[in-house]
Amino acid sequence: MTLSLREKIVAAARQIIIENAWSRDVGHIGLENPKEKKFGDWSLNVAMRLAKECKRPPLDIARALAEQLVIKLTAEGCADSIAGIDVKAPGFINIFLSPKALYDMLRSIKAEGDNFGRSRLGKGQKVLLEFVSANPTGPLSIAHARQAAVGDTLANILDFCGYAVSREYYINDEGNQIRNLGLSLRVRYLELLGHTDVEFPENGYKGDYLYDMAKKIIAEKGDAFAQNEIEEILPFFSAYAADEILGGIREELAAFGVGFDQWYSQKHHITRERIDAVIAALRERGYIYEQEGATWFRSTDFGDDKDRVIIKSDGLFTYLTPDIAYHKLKFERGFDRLINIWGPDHHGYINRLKASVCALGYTRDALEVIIIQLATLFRDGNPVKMSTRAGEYITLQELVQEVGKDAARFFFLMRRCDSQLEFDLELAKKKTMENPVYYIQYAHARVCGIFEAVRKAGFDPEAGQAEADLSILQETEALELIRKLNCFSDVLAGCSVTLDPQGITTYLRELAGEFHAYYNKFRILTGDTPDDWKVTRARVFLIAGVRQVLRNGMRLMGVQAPESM
RNA sequence: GCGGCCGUAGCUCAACUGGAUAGAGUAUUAGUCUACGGAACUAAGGGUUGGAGGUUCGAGCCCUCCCGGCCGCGCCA
Repeated sequence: MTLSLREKIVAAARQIIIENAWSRDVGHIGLENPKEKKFGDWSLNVAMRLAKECKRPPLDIARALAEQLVIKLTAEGCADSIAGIDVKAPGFINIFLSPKALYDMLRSIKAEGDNFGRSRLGKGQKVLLEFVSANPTGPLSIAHARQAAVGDTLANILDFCGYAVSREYYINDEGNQIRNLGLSLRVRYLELLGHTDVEFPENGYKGDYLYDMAKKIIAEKGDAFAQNEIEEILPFFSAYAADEILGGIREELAAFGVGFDQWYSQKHHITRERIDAVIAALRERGYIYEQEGATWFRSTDFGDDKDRVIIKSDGLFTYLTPDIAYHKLKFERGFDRLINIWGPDHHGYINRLKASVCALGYTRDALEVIIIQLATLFRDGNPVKMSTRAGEYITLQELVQEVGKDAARFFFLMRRCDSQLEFDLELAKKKTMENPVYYIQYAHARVCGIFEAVRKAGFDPEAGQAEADLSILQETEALELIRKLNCFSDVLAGCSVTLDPQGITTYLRELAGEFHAYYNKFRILTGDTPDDWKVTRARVFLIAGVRQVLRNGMRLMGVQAPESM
């Protein structure tokens, strides 16, 4: 595999630092994209970082490094890609690319097509990304919707960046909640059959969907279950409700464009034997003790606030216990890195689960938990009130029906995961420039529209472009647009490191903006002379690159890239 | 009380994980089309980054202490 220009520069800088013995361990050498044009295309800041270790002024190091960099890059045959290397106080090394380097980048977009932006950053590391994992006790909420949008997009990005990602939905189909669900369904069933003496369980589920389910059971089986003892018939109601609800969840997620590699059932995989085994493993390592009739895990040995009960005095497990077994199993299934996406109400749970991972001999960082803050829906400037307890909330399904999959997914990605976001329902539905998702889609459709016009003028924009003379693209705006296109893989790399896909939305909005501006200033379809056609061909090549990057970015987000709107 | 996240332009949010003069959108104001999609574009004003210290070549970002908002703190799940 040939190195990109960027990789060559970083490698050369590293080599120079080693040859001069400026540092024992330079660490990561970053090539930044300066905000100001006068500071070049790329900027190196290592000189300043080395100053202390070398006991030399950073500017000195920068000058020496820049000088040797020119020699080395020339030797590597990169001379025609670099227009200049500048040193600026207090020690920045600024690299200016030649137009030729930019044209090469544009050609590589065309060559790589749908794969443009891919990298090998992840080196094939096996990642298990677990997200949503909502208990099958009711429809998916807005919180789950955001988690689904972020999780799915993050998985796409990690895959694009060279990780081997597996998406998993963990089904909590056992335990108290499922029991309560069964109890609630049974009560609804009896109510509909005319029983007046039934009492609704204290922690029951009050949503109307249980009435619908009860109707279905009556239609199918009549009153066959009305006379059974609770404990005898409860497994039926619990399993029936959980299966029905899970089926609905799968459909909702599919309509939202979210799929999983595994739907991982607690009931089937986290067996009694596995749980006993994991407790035995912890006991063997000395992290288990008995107190007040319960069995405890000494999680404080690994930074938790307090120790945690894993077997209650009534002999039942706590929620944590099967979860420890589940996470051990994730490692045993061959994953190097576990990423969990949770809601903000679970952040207190992170430490104890990480403690269990440590106690089992895995590194603390092998499990990463991303907390996705809540989204609040706004309608006409007012928050939409929701109460889970009363069963009054807007579901994922309703949201998708109202604003559409594309807008919903995009809006959930627009903010950083760790800040709460305001979801403006009216804005999401607008088909104007104020709505960022339409703005971006419009840019894509516009390129397609122009290509249609070019085709009518007698030239196929999709073919015969190999001989396009890109050196015609000399306007600042055109060169800037190419620079912007080339940032795409940096943006993705950033997302994969921060585990937050937010950056891609900002980037695509900016790219679309630069394209619209370019379009307004320069005509793509110029005239009919041979010289006009040379210009047209070059500009078609440029905006084909824009279309490709928009398309790749939207595909990663799960948003449609329409040819016309 | 303890812990987590957040606090940036009137509003909604960015800022490449410590880089150079803190940027977009929106709102406001003033402009731009006989031609490829006006669902667009150009420009202006708008800031003591909640406050105070500290770390260093450099801080919106890291550390400490305050202020404000949201969330969590069970032998619940």
